[in-house]
Order: sequence, then C-alpha cells, then structure tokens
Amino acid sequence: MIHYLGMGKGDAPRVGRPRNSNTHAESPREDIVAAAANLFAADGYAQTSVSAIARAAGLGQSSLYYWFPNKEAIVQELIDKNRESLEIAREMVNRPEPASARLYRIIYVDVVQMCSAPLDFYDLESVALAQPDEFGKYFFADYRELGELMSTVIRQGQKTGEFLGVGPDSATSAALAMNEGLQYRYRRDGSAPDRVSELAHLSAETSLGALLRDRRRLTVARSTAETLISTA
Amino acid sequence: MIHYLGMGKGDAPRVGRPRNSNTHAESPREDIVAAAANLFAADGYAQTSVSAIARAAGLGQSSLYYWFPNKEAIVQELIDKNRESLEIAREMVNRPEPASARLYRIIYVDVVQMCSAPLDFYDLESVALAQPDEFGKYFFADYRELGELMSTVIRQGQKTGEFLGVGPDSATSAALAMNEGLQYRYRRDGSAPDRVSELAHLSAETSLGALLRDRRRLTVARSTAETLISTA
DNA sequence: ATTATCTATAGATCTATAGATAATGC
DNA sequence: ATTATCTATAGATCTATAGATAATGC
Repeated sequence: MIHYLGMGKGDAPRVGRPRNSNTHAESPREDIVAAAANLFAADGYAQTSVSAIARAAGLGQSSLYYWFPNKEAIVQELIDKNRESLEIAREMVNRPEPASARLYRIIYVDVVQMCSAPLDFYDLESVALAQPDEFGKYFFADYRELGELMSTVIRQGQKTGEFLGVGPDSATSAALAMNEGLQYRYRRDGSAPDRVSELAHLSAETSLGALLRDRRRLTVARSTAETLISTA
Repeated sequence: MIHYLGMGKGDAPRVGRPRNSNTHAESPREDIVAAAANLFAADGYAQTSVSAIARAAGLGQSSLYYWFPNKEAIVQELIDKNRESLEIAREMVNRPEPASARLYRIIYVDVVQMCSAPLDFYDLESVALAQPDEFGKYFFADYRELGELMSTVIRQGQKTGEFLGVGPDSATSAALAMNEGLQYRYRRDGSAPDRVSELAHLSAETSLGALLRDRRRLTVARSTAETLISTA
C-alpha cells in the first residue's frame, strides 16, 4: 500500500460528478440506509418518501436510484437486526436454568430489540406482507418460530410445576402482543431511550407474574435472566 | 301524512341528478360512512383513497365532496364509538364489587370495543395526532382518563390487599399496550369475530394474573365481571 | 329554485427512467 | 472509460374545485 504525503482521509480523491450539496460521503449506500432509518423512525415507513431520504443523505432524489432500485430495497438493508431475539430464544430452549429465567430473558430481549430497531415492528410487518419474495417469507417464518419457542419454554415450566397450567399458546400471544404494543407506544410517545429497559422488565414481569405459581421466584428469575444477558 | 297508492319505499321520488351507477341511496351520508368503515377496516386509513370510498358508496369521486369536505371529516363520523370503554371505566371506579372484577371488566370491554371498531386503534390515534382541533384533544384526553381510571382501580385493589403492590401506572401501561397489541394482531391476522371474546378474556386474565395476590380469585373475578357486563 | 349528481381539470405529490455532465482512472 | 452525480421529465396517483346537468319542488 502506498501513502502519499499530506493526503489524509478527508481529501481522498473522489470519482464521479460532485454533489450539489457540500456533503461528501465515505459510503453513500450506508448514508442512505442511515438516513432512511432516522426518517422511518421519526415518521414511519409509508410517510417517508424516497425524495426525503435522498435529501437527508445529501443527494438529489434521482441519485438514490443509482444505489438502490427502490424504497423496499432500502428497508431490506435495515432488517437483519430482526433476528437477534430469535437467536436468543433458540439458545434458551435448551439451557438448564429455570424456565422462568429463560422466558424472562426472551421477553426482555425482544422488547429491547424492537424498541432499538430503526423500524417500527408493525411497519416492518407491513413491508414483509407487501413482499411476496424471500424477505416476506423469512419474516413470518421467524415470527412463528419465536412464538413456538416461547410456547415450548412455557410448557417446560409447566412440566416442572414452575408455571400454572394456562394455555401456552395463549400466554405466548399475550406476551407477544404486549411486547409489540409496548414498543409501539414507546415510539409513539417519543420516550427517552433509557426507558427501554424499564419497559422490557415490565413486560417480562407481567407475563411471568401471570404464569409463575410462586411469584416470590420472580426476583430470582429476573436476576438469573440478567446474568444470562451479560454472559452471552 | 299522505300515501300514494303503489308508491312504496323502493320508488320514493328522488331529487337531484341520477347516479351513473344503478345504485340509489336512502342516505348517501351514511352509505359513505359505512363504505369508509369497511375500507378502513380492510386496508387501513392511509391506504384508502377518497376515490375508493366514493366508488364503494356508488358515487363518483367528486360527488363525495358534496357530503363531506375531506377524508378526515368522514373518519370523525366513525369515532364516537371510542367512548364506550371510557364510560364503563368511569362507572367501575365507584362500584362496590372487588377491584379484580371491576378491572377485569374494564380490560375486557376495551378489547372488545377496539376489535369491533371499524378503525384500527393506532390509525385512529394517527388521525387524532394529525388534527390539532377538537377531536384530537378529546382523543388524547380520553386516553389519559382511561389510564387514570385503571390506575385508580388498581390502587383500590392494593389498598384492600387484593392486589400485589406493583406500580399501578406501570401495570396500566402494560395492560393498555397488551390490549392495543391484541386488537392489532386480531386485525392483521384477519381473525374470526368470534375470537374477540377469547382475546378479551386472555388480556384480562393475564393482567389480573400478574396483579392478584390470590389467583384462585380469578375465576370469581371473571364471573362477577360477566355479570356486570350483562347487567349494564 | 333546489338538490344531488356528473364531467373535467388544476395542482400537488411521488416514483422511476433517460440522458447529460463533471469528476477520476488508465 | 468509468463512476457518481445532476437535470428534466413521463406517468401515476390523489385531492379538491369549477361548472354543467338532470332530476324534483313550487
């Protein structure tokens, strides 16, 4: 690799016609995705035009089409984060800790992930629904799998007598709906990011409060779950 | 009142230029609202054009503007139903029944009402947010009041020792988020209307399961709440 | 004259493409 | 020649208004 004297990061030679805006970009593709993430988070997917994304990224509207074929292609770049809570849930099914701690962790991570994602979960689902291709399939398959894993952990806890015998699938539906509803309200109300953890605990404690036979175990479940969180 | 022989309901004389479509309307205003309700329910508010509403009501696009000044005026006709669960909650604060039964009823009615409404609750909130006038204010004032009433009932139950001492406002947030999340999923999944009651019970039982000190009282709370439901 | 519709259209978007242009690379 | 932008624009919406028209009412 050759270094030219006095040629730092800032003035790397740039190919292509210069922008009208005084901005320059290390990676226009990433800038576009970042700008889209901000706008989607602020205004929602449907309300964000390609034109607004391009402007926020320092480009003219049509220049965006040099990097992405359309708006949906941009949102797909934002989506892979959606996997994290599924991977945690997969881990949790086969661990030796009590079901209460494992379910706590799954619920907690799901809330944190949804609240931290750039895109509202319901918007994400809408985009997935509109796309008959790969992404749509993966989204719904993942969603189903997450639900099945939660139901499995609930059944495990019922087998050991840790949980009451309520319907595992119903309890899962309630927990997922609460998680999604909380992330929605978190976004709508423009809550401060430091409230995410509080909401995640609230959701886990409500669902476990309804499931645990002996609720004195809730505190232990919470701290065990927190160990799991910091270890992984 | 004068009756002309052979002039039944069907062929009442109609003022105004006839429609191109073969439809006729007893009350175009109500037909428009009904058509809008169906379309909003099926496709969502933002995705429904004035043109589609007019067509569904048997009118040309521009003829709708004879009856309504714009799309938001139509949605406002649909909104008063949003009051029912608030009125129930107001009633419930001062009744002699145990807090568990009263909270059960509030939660139950809220889910039923949101699921039965023509408009998705989140869409309703979006419309309210976009309108700085009367309706917007009422919507958010009502929402706040419903939450406060729920918190009050929870505090009452804590005072009598019926409920555990979790934060009443947090428990309310969780319950509302779960209700909203469940109504959303109900709509998204196109669930059968006969599942509404099941979802409403699920939500009430989950929230009460987390709150009740002695969960053997849940069955009593449910049946007491059902009495309240059929009485009012 | 009044009512309720129609046709036609202006004006505001927004998406996506065509083709010009201004840099660097070789 | 290649790259990354630009300008300009076609075409698809969608909203809302202007003004014509076809009924009934008086």
